[in-house]
Amino acid sequence: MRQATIRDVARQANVSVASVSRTINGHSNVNAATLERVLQAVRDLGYVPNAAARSLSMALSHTIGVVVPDLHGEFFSELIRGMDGAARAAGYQLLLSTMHADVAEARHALAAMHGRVDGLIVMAAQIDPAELDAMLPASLPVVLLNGVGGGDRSWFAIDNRAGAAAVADHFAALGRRSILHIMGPEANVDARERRDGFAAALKRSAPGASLTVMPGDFGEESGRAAVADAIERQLTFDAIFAANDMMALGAMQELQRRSIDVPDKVAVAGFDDIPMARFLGLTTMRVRMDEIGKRAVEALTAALDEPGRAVKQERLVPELVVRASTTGERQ
Amino acid sequence: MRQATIRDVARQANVSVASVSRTINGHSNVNAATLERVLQAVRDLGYVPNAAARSLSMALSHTIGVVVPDLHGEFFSELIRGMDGAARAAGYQLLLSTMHADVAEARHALAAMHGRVDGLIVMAAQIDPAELDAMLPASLPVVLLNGVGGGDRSWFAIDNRAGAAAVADHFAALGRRSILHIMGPEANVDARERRDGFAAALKRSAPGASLTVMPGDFGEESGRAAVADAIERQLTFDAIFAANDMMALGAMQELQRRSIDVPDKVAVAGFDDIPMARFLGLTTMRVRMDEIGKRAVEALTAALDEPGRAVKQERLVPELVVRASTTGERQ
DNA sequence: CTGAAAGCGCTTACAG
DNA sequence: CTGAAAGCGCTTACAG
Repeated sequence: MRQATIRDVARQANVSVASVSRTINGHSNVNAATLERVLQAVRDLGYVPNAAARSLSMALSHTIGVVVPDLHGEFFSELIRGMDGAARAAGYQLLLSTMHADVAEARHALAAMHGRVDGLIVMAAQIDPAELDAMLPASLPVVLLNGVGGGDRSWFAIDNRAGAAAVADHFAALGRRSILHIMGPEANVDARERRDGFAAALKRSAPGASLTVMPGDFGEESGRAAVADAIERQLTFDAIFAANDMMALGAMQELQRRSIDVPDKVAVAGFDDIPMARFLGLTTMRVRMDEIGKRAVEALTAALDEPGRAVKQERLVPELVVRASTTGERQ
Repeated sequence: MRQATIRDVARQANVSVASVSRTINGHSNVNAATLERVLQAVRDLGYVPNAAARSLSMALSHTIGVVVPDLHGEFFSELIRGMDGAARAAGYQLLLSTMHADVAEARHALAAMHGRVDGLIVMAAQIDPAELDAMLPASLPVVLLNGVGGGDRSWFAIDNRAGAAAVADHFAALGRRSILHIMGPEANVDARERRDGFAAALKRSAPGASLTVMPGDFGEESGRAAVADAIERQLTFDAIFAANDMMALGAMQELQRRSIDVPDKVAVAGFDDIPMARFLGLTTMRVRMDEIGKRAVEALTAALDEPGRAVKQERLVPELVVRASTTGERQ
């Protein structure tokens, strides 16, 4: 069944398409009788305006392009949920595209958005910042997410350093002095910031404490392996800070397997606050991805409504959530 | 900076816009020299075709509208990931819209898609099937997800009955005879199907076994409460099947708190296979939301490429994953 | 308040 | 192989 067009409505209501358009868009300059006839015709025909035509004509799509890496689990849905809420509130839709490592594909994904989005939210994972900057359309406002320090673009990110510092302070307050840090992939900017922020803060809040960095890959198994490795190498440690929760949980499992008491012998903390962390009593830093998504959309729609508005750059500080893995207290 | 249009490219290359269009779209009927000049102009101007204009002209958007309820956690990302992969493979983009309980809002979300999508994938949660059917645009191919048995539309869903039956058979094989089922919300079709499928299968595979159904709401707390309640009421039971993992985990916690051994005294099984299930050794039914998303997109793109193709309706059978909560064996 | 007409940026018969 | 022209479905000055 062919969808009715504005022309069909005009014919049915015996008015011009201009009047139909005015009615549909709630313009004031339309006589009551005309308005009623048009509305009736719209109902009769089940007319729905064609969004592509409207976009083309108005050069406005009321759509935000979202380009994100192939995120796993909670993060992704939280981020999208946050964006969706803010977008809905501002009257925007989300055009979603996941960006893989492939640069050509990423370029294509961005190109495919031209004309159908008013602005872009991009979370670049494996793309080089300079390269990314070059492929971002100059004609569209862009908000960047995480890890990109782009000079004159708006961005929102997790404050990894502040988060890691909170863990360091927490360990120091607990009197822990021999710390193991299980790091994420060296290539990952979050991983680097967490390590550096942790090391710097530890130096301040627990002068003289020892810190050993073990490699990891954000996977549970690598957390387990790091603990096994440290014990193998006869390192002594009374606390572990893993760069994310999955590795922290892996580490906890390995400690339990070896009957090493958590937190009496070794306190453990992670980063992210995935649902399992609460369940298993893991102390961690709560990262609000939904909040990041929300802020990004709000900044973008604000820029869209009022071009030439100031660039907004912000690091959201995660919140320390203390659980049994560091204090022994079950909630 | 104003984006270059096809007109700018034509002028720059000294050809007609028709030739530019042909070149861009890889048509064969364009002379080598012309092609080269056009390509050069495209590069010089950084030209990217306007998707809205193309959509309007071709009445084709290469975009799939996705309307889903405000899903939580893993499910959402898995579903989207599955869709995204299949969409990307078929050369489609995803326009995402979450659908809340509000019918007017849902209608608006659907209307906003007209003209910018070639087809729709809809997962209706709280919308009445008949009502939904009425608001779905007749002009667009639609694939429904979960819980909607729409006669002549394509749909994909979880085979809840088969999944629940697998749990019943598993319990029967373990020799359990006094079963507690913690049900999801009565209003939820998944919850009803799981209960009914479980009851029916249990009658077959463990004739004479007792079954008590306890109310729940899919939340962890209600799983805990159901166990407390059952004990309070002095029910005896040697197995619990919760309609989802969260309730199963709540139930397990309550059992542990009361020092009731799992699985020796009471075996526990859930449904979904959320990440925590593996971590905590919960036997469950693995539901592949990514697979459902993938199938839905594939069915839709197939219908788009070849209109008039047969309606596809399929229930994906979840897979029984046996873990320590029923067998006691740690992997 | 209303309509005829131009225009948004493309694609595609149609003629040559 | 190429270009002029019509058309996709809207919106919006412009005149009246």
